[in-house]
Amino acid sequence: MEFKEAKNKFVQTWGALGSQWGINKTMAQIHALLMISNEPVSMEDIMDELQISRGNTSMNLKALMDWGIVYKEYKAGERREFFTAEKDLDELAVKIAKERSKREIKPALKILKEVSTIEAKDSAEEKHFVDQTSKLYDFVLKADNMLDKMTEFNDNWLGRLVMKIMK
Amino acid sequence: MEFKEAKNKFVQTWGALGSQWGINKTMAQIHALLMISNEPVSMEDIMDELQISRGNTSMNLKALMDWGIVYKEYKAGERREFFTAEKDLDELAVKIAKERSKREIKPALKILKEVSTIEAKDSAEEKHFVDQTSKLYDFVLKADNMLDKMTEFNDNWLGRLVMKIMK
DNA sequence: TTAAACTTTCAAAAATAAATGAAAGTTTAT
DNA sequence: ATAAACTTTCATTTATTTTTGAAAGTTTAA
Repeated sequence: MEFKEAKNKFVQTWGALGSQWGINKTMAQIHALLMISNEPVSMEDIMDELQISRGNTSMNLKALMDWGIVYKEYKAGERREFFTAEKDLDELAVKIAKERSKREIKPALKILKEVSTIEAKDSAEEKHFVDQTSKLYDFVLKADNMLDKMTEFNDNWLGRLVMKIMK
Repeated sequence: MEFKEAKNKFVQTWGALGSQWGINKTMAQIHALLMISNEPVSMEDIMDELQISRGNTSMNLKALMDWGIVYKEYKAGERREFFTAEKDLDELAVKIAKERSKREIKPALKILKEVSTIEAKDSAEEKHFVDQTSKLYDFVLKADNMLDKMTEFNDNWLGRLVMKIMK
């Protein structure tokens, strides 16, 4: 396989993976492109490489910057803006985890708490509902706290975690 | 909040959460409904409760059964089939993790291996590509193995894991 | 200040994913 | 074997999400 083919395959795969995990295809593809680029890339280049519109590129770059996994860079003597991706994978995973926790898990926990604390009266059905949603609340809270813990580890938390799990 | 309202809120929230994580809304809603039901539910009841068509219900129940998180049940003297959800949350998490690993992570790893083993020639650009995709391969492999480890823990792996992380 | 060079926004269009429902397929009791 | 009772399939429709691109907005150098 030659370089250009491999590069394309990687960008496509990363894009497809993104959509399966609730991140839009273009956003994932731009991120992929920046990840494997050894120097900052201009918006023009991204549009050209991925064959997407200016608006789409702009919106998704903004989203990636909101997630904190893509940075703007300025080159001396250049009017245009350039972009780079967070390339450290531990850092990347932590940022994605934090963002999804904030956007999705925290609001879900709020709802779970609400519904699990209704007064259960005496029907078996209602008792089961309260029991099950309470358990779910505890589970999700525990999982979310685990994500928080990851962010406290300074370096290579994944490797260290695997070590611990293996005993 | 009364029971009916809480129940509805839970089902809607679970459905929305599902779509954010690449699982279709109805599939997640059916699962939610079965999770909080203290007894097996018929297809008719699911259709009625969620206001969805027979075909949709059937397809998504099948998908849930393929994932191994919903079971068919037969009631004595009843022609109809009933359904129940896996209610043990550890078991549920393990099954979902296994399934997503099989469907998404394993194929992605295959591609990552392919593209990271191209011959890098001498350009800095190609060297960076190979370096970055190799690192990504290692990272994803490690994360996937972590999921595997979870499944080996017999009971309450999440609780134990949190204990370990906390030191 | 101005205008060139660039970026962002957002209503409309296109692409994608999900849902419908009628027809085909199964199963089971008699 | 039959028909009633039920489930599944899949071509079509509907809903949702993403993309486009022209217009509006912004920044910078002179």
